[in-house]
This record gives sequence, structure tokens and C-alpha cells, in this order.
Amino acid sequence: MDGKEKLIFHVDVNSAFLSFEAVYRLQHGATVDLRDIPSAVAGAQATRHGIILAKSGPTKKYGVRTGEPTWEAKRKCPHLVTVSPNYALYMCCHHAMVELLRKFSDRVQVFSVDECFMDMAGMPGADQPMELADKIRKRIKNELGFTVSIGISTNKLLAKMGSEFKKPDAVSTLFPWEIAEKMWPLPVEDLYMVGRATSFKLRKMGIDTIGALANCDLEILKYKFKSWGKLLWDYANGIENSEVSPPGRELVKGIGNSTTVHFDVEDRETAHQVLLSLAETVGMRLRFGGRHCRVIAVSIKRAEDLISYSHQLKIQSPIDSTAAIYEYCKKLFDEAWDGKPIRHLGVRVSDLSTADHVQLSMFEKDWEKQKKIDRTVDQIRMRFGPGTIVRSNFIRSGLAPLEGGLSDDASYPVMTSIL
DNA sequence: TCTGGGGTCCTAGGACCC
DNA sequence: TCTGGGGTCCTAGGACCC
Repeated sequence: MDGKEKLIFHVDVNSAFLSFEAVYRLQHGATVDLRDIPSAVAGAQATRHGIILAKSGPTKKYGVRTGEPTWEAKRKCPHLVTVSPNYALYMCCHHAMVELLRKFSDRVQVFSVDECFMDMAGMPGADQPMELADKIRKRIKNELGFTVSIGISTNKLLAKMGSEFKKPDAVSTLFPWEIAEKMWPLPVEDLYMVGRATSFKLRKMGIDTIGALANCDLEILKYKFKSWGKLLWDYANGIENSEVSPPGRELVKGIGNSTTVHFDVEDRETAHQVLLSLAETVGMRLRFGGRHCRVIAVSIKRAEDLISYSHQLKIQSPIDSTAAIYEYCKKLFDEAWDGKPIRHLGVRVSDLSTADHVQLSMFEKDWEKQKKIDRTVDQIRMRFGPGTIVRSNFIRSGLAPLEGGLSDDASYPVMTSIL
């Protein structure tokens, strides 16, 4: 803004979950490095969570993709070694990396569990960006044991695109004057924010590369894609100027919890039970964050065709109690459910407010008594662990009393359309 | 024993008001 | 009980990201 040249780094952990896992195992006496063999982090198939969450380099060669069902991956790669995810470990690695990065800049933006932006303008060594990035890369490798790819540029978008160029364990630049040479020849789906649907439409228009998109008539894009068109065109031309947001926390807009139940849910009571376990976690996270919500939503995924639908409700006065959330969830579910077997259920709250003073509407139930119960339960769970208090109706249900994690990974801001 | 779970933002359409 | 328009709020669904 003040005419000073910007310098942004994007740091991306290579095969994050798998690398974290590999390092941990080596530190605990493993003789094989998971990164050197066909391996993957995958959910448990028995509970129908069986998809590939991260894969090693050798696995990549078999054409295995992240997000693909484990059985399919094993068909492509019969000797695939799979390990279960360990989110607590990933958060440890994440924190360790952020801590290290903060030694190089006071402006580090956590972007996800494995990605950070760094504003390096004016930092020591910033006059030699390649050398500086290399120093960071080496320190992470030596001290933390995993490798990263770093992209260097003058804005976040270009830095992020740049970090894709060379991996693992590498530093690349994508300065504005390198866009035409380095970014424009790439297939259009390599551009950040061009997903399946957009890529399909662009290809149908004859736009196959990022360069073709960049040189397309902006008016045509705006006509076809509305506000998306402008964003796509800007990104293809390397235009993006958001700040590396400071460590201060951006407030989360919504809190959700959903689960694929390990059997098909075919009756209302069981569905309610699952909703309760989801509402418990959502409620706790809401209260730990000192927030209340005004919108409650339930989502349902059908077993037969995996199609999801949802139902939501906006209420007058903000709530944060588990019992209140659960009551609304039951109502929403009963109104929305088509009666067909369910694979997946979700609870999500939004329109959040800070909990300072909450006004009670005359027309809605007084949840004050429930709030005291919640608070007590929360305290006990915090002191003695989440499993110490379980609602009696869960004991013989075969369902987890608290669905979803309470780890603080969800509290990290996720990437949005505006970087 | 087929495909997870956590987010954000945008848009279309309907209800309702002036 | 004819016609038009603008604005806001709400809901459902779709797109994208990691």
C-alpha cells in the first residue's frame, strides 16, 4: 500500500499427515520410513470411514488420490500400507512448525493444519528471499523432521501457486513477471479456486489453461460466472491483495459436527441419539468459545444414493446449551427426514454472537437451568476427560456419546475465497 | 462391506413489507 | 383483487478449500 514491495512466503508441508506419522514412527524406533514405501493415512473401513487422507510419494505413482475409498486405493496399489489418523499428533506437529516460523516473521497466518503464509517484508534476510526461504526449509527439516515446499511472491495467491511447483522439500518463486512463463501454461484446474464444476464449464468454453483464462474477456466471464468470473480472472492474472492476517483470531462463523454412522440409521430414535451426540460436541465447542448461535441446521445423507439434504431454522434469541440445540435438531430432523435409511448425519450452528448478554425472548423456552447443567458437565469433562460423563441412553446404544473431536484444529480459520 | 469431516461464501427463490 | 418495483429476511443448495 505504501509503495513498498511486498514479500510473501507460502509454506506447505509435503503429504502432511503421512509425513507427521512417518516422523513420529521413526522417533519411536521404526526402521521403515513410511515416506519411502507405498503407504497412506486412511480412516477405518470397518466404521465406514475408509478413505485416503494422505499418501506417500511412492503411493502417488499408482494413481491413488486423496479422498478416494481405501478399497479402491488397495486395488490400484495392492501392497499399500495404511495407518490410522492421529489428529492430536498432527496438531503437535502443526504447533511446532508455527512456532518455528514465528522466529522468522511476526506476521504468520495459519491457514490450515499444514499451511502458513508469512509476510516477510522488512524481515532480516528479506533482501535474499531464496536464501531465506531455504534457511526456513532446512530448519524445519532438521528440527522437526518433515519437509515443506515454500512458494515466494508478492501476494498470497502467487506464493501459494508457487509452492506447488516443486515438491517435496523445495523452494520456488512465482513473481508477477514470471506468471506468463510459469503459471499460464498450466491446466486451468491447477488454479486455486477452480474446482470440478468450474473446470468443467471452462473447458466447455474452450478455456483449457490458466493463460487462456487470464486472457479471456472479463465481461464474458462475469456474464457466465457472476462474481466468480471476476475472481477467476483476477487469480489467473495473479491479482490478489489481501493482507497476511495477524495472529489475532478471526472469529469462526459457524460450528459443525457430522459423522458417518457405522450402520445405516433406519429409525427416528436412533437418529435422535446420533443428533444428541453431535449436539453435545457442538454445544461444548460453542460454550468453550464463549459464543451463542441463532441458526441451527441438520443435514442428512441418504444411504442409497449418498445424496444430502438439510433443514435449518433461525431463532429469535441466541442459545448455547446442548439441550436447546438438541431440541431444535430433533424438530428439524423430524420435519426433514424422508424416511429412507441414513448414512451420515450432521449438526451445524451459525449466526454466532459473543455471549456477553443474551436476551431471552418471551416466546422461547428458558434454557437457564440447562445452562447450569451444561457448565457442570463441561467442567467435569475438562478435568477428568470427555468419557467421564455419558448420558445414560448411550450406554447400551453402541454409539459414541460424543461424536467428533474437541481438538482445537477446528478453531483454525480455513481458507476462504478471499485468501 | 462402496465415497470423511471441518469450514467459507454465493445465489436463487419465496415470503413479506412498503 | 389490477399491476409494478424495491428491499429485507430466510432457507436450501451448490461451489470451493484443506
